[in-house]
Amino acid sequence: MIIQLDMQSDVPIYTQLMNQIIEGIARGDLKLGEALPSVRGLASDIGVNLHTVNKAYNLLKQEGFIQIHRQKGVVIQPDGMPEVTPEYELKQYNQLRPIIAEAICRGMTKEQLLQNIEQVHKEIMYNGKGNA
Amino acid sequence: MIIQLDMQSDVPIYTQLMNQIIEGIARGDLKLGEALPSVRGLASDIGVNLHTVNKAYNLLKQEGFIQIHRQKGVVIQPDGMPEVTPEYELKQYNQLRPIIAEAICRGMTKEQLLQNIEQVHKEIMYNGKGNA
DNA sequence: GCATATGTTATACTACAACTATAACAGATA
DNA sequence: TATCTGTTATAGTTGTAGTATAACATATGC
Repeated sequence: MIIQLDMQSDVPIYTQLMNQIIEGIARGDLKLGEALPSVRGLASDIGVNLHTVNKAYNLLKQEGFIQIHRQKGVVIQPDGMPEVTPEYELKQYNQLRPIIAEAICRGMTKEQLLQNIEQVHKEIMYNGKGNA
Repeated sequence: MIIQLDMQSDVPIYTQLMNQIIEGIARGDLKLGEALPSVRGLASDIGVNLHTVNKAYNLLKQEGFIQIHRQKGVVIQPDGMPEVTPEYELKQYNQLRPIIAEAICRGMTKEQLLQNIEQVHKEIMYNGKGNA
């Protein structure tokens, strides 16, 4: 699992970390129960501070994607991923809305949009072997 | 055109403003060439500072959604909306990617996802009369 | 011409988020 | 006992978001 960070991006490092780990799980690159690097180890690897990694880990834990054991370290949630809850659907809705609005503004057809979604979906699912 | 702001949101006010104006254009609520309130007027209406509105307007201008005339004020770009450029497609791709990855993680099927997209699309398009 | 409304620019300030830098603590393991 | 783990505390820097005033430049209406 290789982490790619863009230090010039306006997306915070801890958010990039969260996204990459979630995508890693989605593509099956990270299996359920699999261990993640320690906060110090990962921080040192990617050249950021311990607290930046810690923040990403704690947010992922809070959302149910990982477990943090006091001394064993961090593992991908072994009991399965968080469900599609109403709260999550609302979050997704609010994320999608401005994106779709801009697409409509620019004259992108619904079919083009759906095709783009399918394309991204395929890229995530079939670069690994799909989700566990 | 009613602006709804969430002061508690972690989304910056100027971003919320941009999103709402873009969505207003998408639903046809704001027509091409239509005038927008002055920076001072809108700022006073929604109870924020002049510079916050100014920032939103200038970013919208920079992306080609509006025109700003020195004295006439601000109008929705009359010559048509910005196109679907390669840069825009890349931006959209980077926006969609983490959203879709999380959906996959949570076990949402591609069909559910596409259905949600269509739902949002429909809500935007048919609450107004669709794009001009 | 003059007042007024427009966007623009400048300055300064507060508040907060992101990130870094150290240091120390607590618990489990070799 | 030494070491590795996550955790917590403190503090500092940097940048963004937002506010508060003030002034400037230009076009419009009376």
